[in-house]
Amino acid sequence: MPPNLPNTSPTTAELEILHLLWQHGPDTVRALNERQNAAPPLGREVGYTTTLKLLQIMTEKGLVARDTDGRQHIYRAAVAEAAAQQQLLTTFVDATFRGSASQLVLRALGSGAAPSADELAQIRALLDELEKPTSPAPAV
Amino acid sequence: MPPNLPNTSPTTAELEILHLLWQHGPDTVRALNERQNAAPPLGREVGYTTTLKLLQIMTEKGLVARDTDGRQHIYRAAVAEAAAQQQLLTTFVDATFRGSASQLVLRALGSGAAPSADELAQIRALLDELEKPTSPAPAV
DNA sequence: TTACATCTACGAAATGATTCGTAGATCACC
DNA sequence: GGTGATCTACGAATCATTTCGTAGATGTAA
Repeated sequence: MPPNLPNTSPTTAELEILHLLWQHGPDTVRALNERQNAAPPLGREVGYTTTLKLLQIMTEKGLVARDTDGRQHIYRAAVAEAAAQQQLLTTFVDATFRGSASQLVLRALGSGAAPSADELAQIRALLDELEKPTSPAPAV
Repeated sequence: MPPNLPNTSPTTAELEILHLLWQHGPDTVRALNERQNAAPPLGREVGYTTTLKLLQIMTEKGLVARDTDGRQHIYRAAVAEAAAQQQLLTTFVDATFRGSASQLVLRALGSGAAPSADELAQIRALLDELEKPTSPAPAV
């Protein structure tokens, strides 16, 4: 076994950019940086080269890929949103809930933002699927 | 507004110790360190002073408290498990699921370890509560 | 009492994440 | 052609996390 694979999971700052790519599709560094500053989760202001550097790091990690358009690069997500979330979730559940996904679900539903009726229906539908042992779980 | 409150959330390494305290109650540094090494999540070995240092840091953060028994200290958790998990969960949902707890729930149920029948029943019961808007959500 | 084990405190190294400054290339426009 | 704006690349400062070494105090046992 190779001693230590470098970690390729997105960090918090990287996730912020990935969300923009997942939502709006491929974009330039400039546009991504402006989008970060336009709707800051909490009053932050991010320098242009900060966004650029993160995109370069994510390229090395394989989280994003880029095409060259003249002088500038067009970045796009190279990992699916669901897959990235899944991996982060597993790590988080292990560390915080000792691996118990159902404990996490109870905690998530039990307080904070109440899910809408629509969302509750989705969750119930998924529970129904889970209780039919022969049918495969549907993609979410 | 004070410029920057120091972050008091437990880190991953701190959580590992907190779980031991939550599960088995107050204990000495030595016992905690041995417990860490006895059932390592993944083959790691942690030095005694590492465990000690973390407990000292957690004491400053208010995550644990200690009583003195002769020469040694007896540490105990100073935060409730549910409260700590809740706070970590909120941060995680914000970063990874853009604040959508229901998306997290769907992802958590949709793959990985399938919850047991018991756990599914618990989740259903909680969903029932959530759809009765007048009744308060029960503690989990 | 001397030697040894064990305890806490603390400094600091190693690593990873985040941020930005600066350099050098290239483009647009006068 | 020259000037200024904009682009990428890259080094480096800063901060948090994790880990451990060492020092000094205190207990134990011969």
